[in-house]
Amino acid sequence: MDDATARELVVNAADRLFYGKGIQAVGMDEIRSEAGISLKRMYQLFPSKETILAEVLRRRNEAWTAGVLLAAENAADPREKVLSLYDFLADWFAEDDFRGCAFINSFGELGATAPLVADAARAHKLGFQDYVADLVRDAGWPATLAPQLALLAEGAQTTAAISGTPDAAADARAAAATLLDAAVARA
Amino acid sequence: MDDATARELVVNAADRLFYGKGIQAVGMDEIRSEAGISLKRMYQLFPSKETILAEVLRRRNEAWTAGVLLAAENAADPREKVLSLYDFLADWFAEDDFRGCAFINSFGELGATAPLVADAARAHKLGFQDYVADLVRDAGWPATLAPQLALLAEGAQTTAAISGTPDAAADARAAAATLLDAAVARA
DNA sequence: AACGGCTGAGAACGGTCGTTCTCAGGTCGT
DNA sequence: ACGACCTGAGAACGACCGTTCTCAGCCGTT
Repeated sequence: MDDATARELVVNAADRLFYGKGIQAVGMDEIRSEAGISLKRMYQLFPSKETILAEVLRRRNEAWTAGVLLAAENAADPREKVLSLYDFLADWFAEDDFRGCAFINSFGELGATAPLVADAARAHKLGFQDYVADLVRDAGWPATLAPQLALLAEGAQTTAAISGTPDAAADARAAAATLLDAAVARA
Repeated sequence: MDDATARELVVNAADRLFYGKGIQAVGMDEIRSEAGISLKRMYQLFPSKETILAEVLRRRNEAWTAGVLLAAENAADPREKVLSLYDFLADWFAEDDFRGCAFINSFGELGATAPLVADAARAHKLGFQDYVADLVRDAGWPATLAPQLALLAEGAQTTAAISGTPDAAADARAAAATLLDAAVARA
């Protein structure tokens, strides 16, 4: 097996385990056995647990961005494009292994002690805010709308995670539609 | 020193440490030295770390509820009462040791493995949602408004924590005002 | 004054974690 | 065929954690 696919195995296993049980609750041995490779090989590919975590977070951010863009792809107009975001959330919340936003979770667990985690979470959320801001600007709506739409998405993620139900996505979508209509009417 | 004040010392120390560095990052010895009592005494008062955590979360929920009610006390009308919530958040976010909602953080850290934490977070968030729902109902507004207002507050908490700035409170307040006005106008 | 019980301080225990080391067995070039 | 290298499997290491135990000193009662 070449290094690239072995890395893939490790990162996939770590992502599944970290997301499902928390980072500190998962030992290197558990990642090793889930990935099906030897401990030595794993330490050759990744010099530390933190390195694996960094790669997991990098890929989570990538997947999130791709998912958001894909959901917006078939939107007919800017309004639909914004609202597609909450439909994307609804689909995500309905997955049976959904356990909230990995960045929010890991920030709560390690944000205070691991700068890597804090920075990754900050960058991830900033990227999302920028995406929404671009959408709003391209549509010609007032810029103040963007952070408000982002807040709804953030709130929906934590609410869905803690409550265990996907309802928050629909609430966020309805609120976003109201905010959007109000902003357009006012303009 | 009597048991009640000793318990107070322990819970205060644990709350400060858990909130500031995460739960698993804090050892019993650190709580002991911060509280200034002996390990033996601490285990007499609380049979386990989890017991201390349960009391910390109970008091956090109490303080949150009291703060929200206090902020709403001087509101002239239902509209102001709802908006006072986001002013309360703004004050909280501006505290220099603000590190997000303790329930969201601990849920991210231990929600998957410690049912106590998951249940406490769920109960806390449910209590808040009920409070908002009562406010909305008492004012005669459509019930669908309540979860939307709650989402904004949740989103503001995680956004403020991760970004490190208190701006989210103002954004949430503005969005809440818009949602509220739209709901009233539609009624 | 003597004594049983409680205290604080911290050593000790059993377990787990991230990381490194050992070593027997296989592989590849020659 | 052979020896140098690499591999996987897991033991070993040092550190730390939550919890319990030890023990010398202090207390109030008699």
